[in-house]
Amino acid sequence: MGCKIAEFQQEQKKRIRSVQDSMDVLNGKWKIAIISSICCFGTRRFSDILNDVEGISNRMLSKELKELEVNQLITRTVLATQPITVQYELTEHGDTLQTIISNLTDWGQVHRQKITGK
Amino acid sequence: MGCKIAEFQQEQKKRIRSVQDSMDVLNGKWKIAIISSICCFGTRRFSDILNDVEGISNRMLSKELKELEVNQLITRTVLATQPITVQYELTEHGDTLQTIISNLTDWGQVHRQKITGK
DNA sequence: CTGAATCCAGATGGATACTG
DNA sequence: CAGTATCCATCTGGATTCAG
Repeated sequence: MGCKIAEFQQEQKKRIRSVQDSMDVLNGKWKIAIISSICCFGTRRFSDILNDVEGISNRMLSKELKELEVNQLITRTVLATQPITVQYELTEHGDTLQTIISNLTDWGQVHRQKITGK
Repeated sequence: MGCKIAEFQQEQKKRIRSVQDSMDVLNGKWKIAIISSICCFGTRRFSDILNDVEGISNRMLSKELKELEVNQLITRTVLATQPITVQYELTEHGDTLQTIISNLTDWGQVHRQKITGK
Protein backbone atom coordinates (compact mmCIF):
# COMPACT_ATOMS: atom_id res chain seq x y z
CA MET A 1 0.00 0.00 0.00
CA GLY A 2 1.15 3.43 -0.78
CA CYS A 3 3.22 2.28 -3.69
CA LYS A 4 1.80 4.71 -6.20
CA ILE A 5 3.82 3.50 -9.12
CA ALA A 6 2.71 -0.10 -8.79
CA GLU A 7 -0.87 1.07 -8.42
CA PHE A 8 -0.61 3.15 -11.54
CA GLN A 9 0.79 0.23 -13.48
CA GLN A 10 -2.05 -1.98 -12.37
CA GLU A 11 -4.53 0.65 -13.48
CA GLN A 12 -2.77 0.81 -16.79
CA LYS A 13 -2.93 -2.93 -17.28
CA LYS A 14 -6.63 -2.83 -16.66
CA ARG A 15 -7.03 -0.16 -19.29
CA ILE A 16 -5.07 -2.19 -21.78
CA ARG A 17 -7.25 -5.19 -21.07
CA SER A 18 -10.32 -3.09 -21.73
CA VAL A 19 -9.00 -1.97 -25.08
CA GLN A 20 -8.31 -5.59 -25.89
CA ASP A 21 -11.88 -6.48 -25.02
CA SER A 22 -13.11 -3.91 -27.48
CA MET A 23 -10.80 -5.11 -30.19
CA ASP A 24 -11.80 -8.72 -29.68
CA VAL A 25 -15.33 -7.76 -30.57
CA LEU A 26 -14.39 -5.50 -33.45
CA ASN A 27 -11.76 -7.81 -34.86
CA GLY A 28 -12.00 -9.47 -38.22
CA LYS A 29 -11.29 -7.85 -41.48
CA TRP A 30 -14.78 -6.47 -42.01
CA LYS A 31 -16.58 -5.99 -38.73
CA ILE A 32 -16.23 -2.25 -38.39
CA ALA A 33 -17.08 -1.67 -42.00
CA ILE A 34 -20.25 -3.71 -41.59
CA ILE A 35 -21.28 -1.85 -38.47
CA SER A 36 -20.50 1.36 -40.24
CA SER A 37 -22.79 0.41 -43.09
CA ILE A 38 -25.69 -0.54 -40.86
CA CYS A 39 -25.10 2.41 -38.60
CA CYS A 40 -25.38 5.02 -41.28
CA PHE A 41 -28.53 3.70 -42.88
CA GLY A 42 -30.22 2.76 -39.66
CA THR A 43 -31.39 -0.50 -41.09
CA ARG A 44 -29.75 -2.48 -43.84
CA ARG A 45 -30.32 -5.69 -45.76
CA PHE A 46 -27.82 -8.46 -46.39
CA SER A 47 -27.41 -7.63 -50.05
CA ASP A 48 -27.09 -3.94 -49.30
CA ILE A 49 -24.21 -4.49 -46.94
CA LEU A 50 -22.66 -6.85 -49.44
CA ASN A 51 -22.68 -3.93 -51.83
CA ASP A 52 -21.58 -1.31 -49.32
CA VAL A 53 -18.52 -3.14 -48.13
CA GLU A 54 -16.35 -3.49 -51.16
CA GLY A 55 -14.58 -6.81 -51.51
CA ILE A 56 -16.41 -8.82 -48.90
CA SER A 57 -17.81 -12.22 -49.84
CA ASN A 58 -21.20 -13.48 -48.76
CA ARG A 59 -19.47 -16.19 -46.80
CA MET A 60 -17.56 -13.65 -44.73
CA LEU A 61 -20.48 -11.28 -44.39
CA SER A 62 -22.63 -14.07 -43.07
CA LYS A 63 -20.00 -15.12 -40.59
CA GLU A 64 -19.21 -11.66 -39.32
CA LEU A 65 -22.88 -10.73 -38.98
CA LYS A 66 -23.41 -13.81 -36.86
CA GLU A 67 -20.59 -12.84 -34.55
CA LEU A 68 -21.89 -9.30 -34.22
CA GLU A 69 -25.28 -10.72 -33.35
CA VAL A 70 -23.78 -12.97 -30.68
CA ASN A 71 -22.06 -9.95 -29.19
CA GLN A 72 -25.40 -8.19 -29.14
CA LEU A 73 -24.33 -5.36 -31.37
CA ILE A 74 -26.93 -5.98 -34.05
CA THR A 75 -30.30 -7.65 -34.41
CA ARG A 76 -31.44 -9.80 -37.27
CA THR A 77 -34.98 -9.67 -38.62
CA VAL A 78 -36.35 -11.91 -41.33
CA LEU A 79 -38.93 -10.20 -43.49
CA ALA A 80 -41.69 -12.30 -45.05
CA THR A 81 -41.15 -10.88 -48.51
CA GLN A 82 -40.84 -12.94 -51.64
CA PRO A 83 -38.07 -13.82 -51.84
CA ILE A 84 -37.07 -13.50 -48.23
CA THR A 85 -35.05 -10.48 -47.17
CA VAL A 86 -33.24 -10.01 -43.89
CA GLN A 87 -32.79 -6.76 -42.09
CA TYR A 88 -29.97 -5.89 -39.77
CA GLU A 89 -30.11 -3.14 -37.23
CA LEU A 90 -27.86 -1.85 -34.47
CA THR A 91 -28.92 -2.63 -30.95
CA GLU A 92 -28.87 0.10 -28.36
CA HIS A 93 -25.55 -1.29 -27.30
CA GLY A 94 -24.22 -1.35 -30.83
CA ASP A 95 -25.33 2.22 -31.20
CA THR A 96 -22.84 3.26 -28.55
CA LEU A 97 -20.12 2.54 -31.08
CA GLN A 98 -21.14 5.55 -33.15
CA THR A 99 -18.56 7.86 -31.64
CA ILE A 100 -15.78 5.37 -32.21
CA ILE A 101 -16.85 4.71 -35.78
CA SER A 102 -17.01 8.39 -36.45
CA ASN A 103 -13.57 8.97 -34.99
CA LEU A 104 -12.13 6.07 -36.94
CA THR A 105 -13.61 7.47 -40.14
CA ASP A 106 -12.03 10.84 -39.61
CA TRP A 107 -8.73 9.38 -38.53
CA GLY A 108 -8.61 7.03 -41.49
CA GLN A 109 -9.03 9.91 -43.89
CA VAL A 110 -6.25 11.93 -42.32
CA HIS A 111 -4.01 8.90 -42.11
CA ARG A 112 -4.42 8.04 -45.76
CA GLN A 113 -3.32 11.52 -46.74
CA LYS A 114 -0.45 11.35 -44.31
CA ILE A 115 0.85 8.11 -45.75
CA THR A 116 0.02 8.17 -49.46
CA GLY A 117 -1.01 11.71 -50.24
CA LYS A 118 2.15 13.18 -48.78
CA MET B 1 -26.60 14.75 -61.20
CA GLY B 2 -29.35 15.46 -58.79
CA CYS B 3 -29.67 11.86 -57.80
CA LYS B 4 -29.37 12.45 -54.09
CA ILE B 5 -29.66 8.84 -53.06
CA ALA B 6 -26.83 7.66 -55.28
CA GLU B 7 -24.70 10.55 -54.07
CA PHE B 8 -25.37 9.64 -50.49
CA GLN B 9 -24.44 6.05 -51.10
CA GLN B 10 -21.17 7.09 -52.68
CA GLU B 11 -20.42 9.25 -49.68
CA GLN B 12 -21.19 6.31 -47.45
CA LYS B 13 -18.87 4.01 -49.34
CA LYS B 14 -16.10 6.54 -48.93
CA ARG B 15 -16.68 6.61 -45.21
CA ILE B 16 -16.58 2.85 -45.02
CA ARG B 17 -13.31 2.85 -46.92
CA SER B 18 -11.90 5.33 -44.44
CA VAL B 19 -12.84 3.15 -41.51
CA GLN B 20 -11.18 0.25 -43.28
CA ASP B 21 -8.03 2.31 -43.69
CA SER B 22 -7.95 2.90 -39.98
CA MET B 23 -8.52 -0.70 -39.16
CA ASP B 24 -5.82 -1.85 -41.55
CA VAL B 25 -3.35 0.12 -39.49
CA LEU B 26 -4.74 -0.91 -36.13
CA ASN B 27 -5.24 -4.52 -37.07
CA GLY B 28 -3.39 -7.38 -35.50
CA LYS B 29 -4.10 -8.89 -32.17
CA TRP B 30 -1.97 -6.48 -30.16
CA LYS B 31 -1.54 -3.21 -31.98
CA ILE B 32 -3.97 -1.11 -30.00
CA ALA B 33 -2.80 -2.52 -26.72
CA ILE B 34 0.77 -1.64 -27.60
CA ILE B 35 -0.14 1.89 -28.58
CA SER B 36 -2.15 2.14 -25.43
CA SER B 37 0.84 1.13 -23.37
CA ILE B 38 3.19 3.61 -25.00
CA CYS B 39 0.57 6.30 -25.02
CA CYS B 40 -0.06 6.23 -21.31
CA PHE B 41 3.55 6.27 -20.24
CA GLY B 42 4.72 8.70 -22.88
CA THR B 43 7.78 6.66 -23.57
CA ARG B 44 8.21 2.95 -23.10
CA ARG B 45 10.88 0.30 -23.49
CA PHE B 46 10.55 -3.02 -25.26
CA SER B 47 10.59 -5.06 -22.09
CA ASP B 48 8.10 -2.72 -20.43
CA ILE B 49 5.58 -3.18 -23.19
CA LEU B 50 6.22 -6.89 -23.08
CA ASN B 51 5.15 -6.73 -19.47
CA ASP B 52 2.23 -4.35 -19.98
CA VAL B 53 0.54 -6.32 -22.68
CA GLU B 54 -0.30 -9.61 -21.08
CA GLY B 55 0.20 -12.66 -23.23
CA ILE B 56 2.18 -11.13 -26.06
CA SER B 57 5.39 -12.83 -27.17
CA ASN B 58 8.55 -10.95 -28.06
CA ARG B 59 8.20 -12.21 -31.58
CA MET B 60 4.81 -10.58 -31.97
CA LEU B 61 5.78 -7.44 -30.11
CA SER B 62 8.75 -6.97 -32.36
CA LYS B 63 6.66 -7.49 -35.46
CA GLU B 64 3.83 -5.21 -34.46
CA LEU B 65 6.19 -2.46 -33.35
CA LYS B 66 7.84 -2.57 -36.72
CA GLU B 67 4.52 -2.18 -38.49
CA LEU B 68 3.56 0.71 -36.26
CA GLU B 69 6.85 2.35 -37.08
CA VAL B 70 6.31 1.91 -40.80
CA ASN B 71 2.93 3.55 -40.44
CA GLN B 72 4.60 6.42 -38.65
CA LEU B 73 2.67 6.02 -35.45
CA ILE B 74 5.70 5.48 -33.25
CA THR B 75 9.40 6.21 -33.27
CA ARG B 76 12.16 3.88 -32.19
CA THR B 77 15.21 5.08 -30.31
CA VAL B 78 18.15 2.92 -29.37
CA LEU B 79 19.76 3.95 -26.10
CA ALA B 80 23.46 3.35 -25.66
CA THR B 81 23.02 1.65 -22.32
CA GLN B 82 24.63 -1.61 -21.35
CA PRO B 83 22.93 -3.77 -22.33
CA ILE B 84 21.14 -1.88 -25.04
CA THR B 85 17.61 -0.68 -24.41
CA VAL B 86 15.17 0.65 -26.95
CA GLN B 87 12.61 3.33 -26.38
CA TYR B 88 9.36 3.69 -28.22
CA GLU B 89 7.37 6.85 -28.40
CA LEU B 90 4.24 8.01 -30.16
CA THR B 91 4.72 10.36 -33.07
CA GLU B 92 2.57 13.42 -33.36
CA HIS B 93 0.46 11.45 -35.76
CA GLY B 94 0.22 8.50 -33.39
CA ASP B 95 -0.82 10.87 -30.68
CA THR B 96 -3.96 11.70 -32.60
CA LEU B 97 -5.18 8.20 -31.73
CA GLN B 98 -5.60 9.17 -28.10
CA THR B 99 -9.27 9.94 -28.39
CA ILE B 100 -9.96 6.65 -30.10
CA ILE B 101 -7.94 4.68 -27.56
CA SER B 102 -9.74 6.39 -24.75
CA ASN B 103 -13.13 5.69 -26.27
CA LEU B 104 -12.24 2.07 -26.89
CA THR B 105 -11.12 1.69 -23.30
CA ASP B 106 -14.39 3.01 -21.99
CA TRP B 107 -16.45 1.01 -24.43
CA GLY B 108 -14.57 -2.18 -23.66
CA GLN B 109 -15.32 -1.82 -19.98
CA VAL B 110 -19.02 -1.29 -20.56
CA HIS B 111 -19.15 -4.10 -23.07
CA ARG B 112 -17.52 -6.59 -20.74
CA GLN B 113 -20.14 -5.87 -18.11
CA LYS B 114 -22.88 -6.07 -20.70
CA ILE B 115 -21.79 -9.49 -21.87
CA THR B 116 -20.34 -11.25 -18.84
CA GLY B 117 -21.34 -9.15 -15.84
CA LYS B 118 -25.05 -9.22 -16.69
C1' DC C 1 18.00 -6.47 -23.37
C1' DT C 2 16.19 -6.51 -27.95
C1' DG C 3 15.39 -8.70 -31.25
C1' DA C 4 15.75 -12.27 -35.58
C1' DA C 5 15.18 -17.16 -37.26
C1' DT C 6 12.90 -21.46 -37.46
C1' DC C 7 9.21 -24.58 -36.97
C1' DC C 8 4.58 -25.51 -37.13
C1' DA C 9 -0.58 -25.85 -35.81
C1' DG C 10 -4.57 -23.63 -36.32
C1' DA C 11 -7.29 -19.68 -37.84
C1' DT C 12 -8.62 -16.76 -41.69
C1' DG C 13 -10.55 -15.92 -45.75
C1' DG C 14 -11.22 -16.32 -51.05
C1' DA C 15 -13.59 -18.95 -54.87
C1' DT C 16 -17.08 -21.61 -56.16
C1' DA C 17 -21.14 -24.23 -56.08
C1' DC C 18 -25.43 -25.30 -53.99
C1' DT C 19 -30.13 -24.78 -51.20
C1' DG C 20 -34.69 -23.09 -49.51
C1' DC D 1 -32.37 -13.17 -51.54
C1' DA D 2 -29.79 -14.98 -47.84
C1' DG D 3 -27.26 -17.90 -46.67
C1' DT D 4 -24.47 -22.88 -46.28
C1' DA D 5 -20.85 -26.23 -47.69
C1' DT D 6 -16.54 -27.49 -49.44
C1' DC D 7 -11.94 -26.94 -50.88
C1' DC D 8 -7.75 -24.92 -50.28
C1' DA D 9 -3.96 -21.27 -50.03
C1' DT D 10 -2.33 -17.98 -47.10
C1' DC D 11 -1.75 -15.69 -42.84
C1' DT D 12 -1.28 -15.59 -37.80
C1' DG D 13 0.82 -16.30 -33.98
C1' DG D 14 2.87 -19.43 -30.21
C1' DA D 15 7.14 -21.89 -28.61
C1' DT D 16 11.69 -22.18 -28.79
C1' DT D 17 16.30 -21.18 -29.94
C1' DC D 18 19.96 -18.18 -31.21
C1' DA D 19 22.65 -13.57 -31.72
C1' DG D 20 24.60 -8.88 -31.11
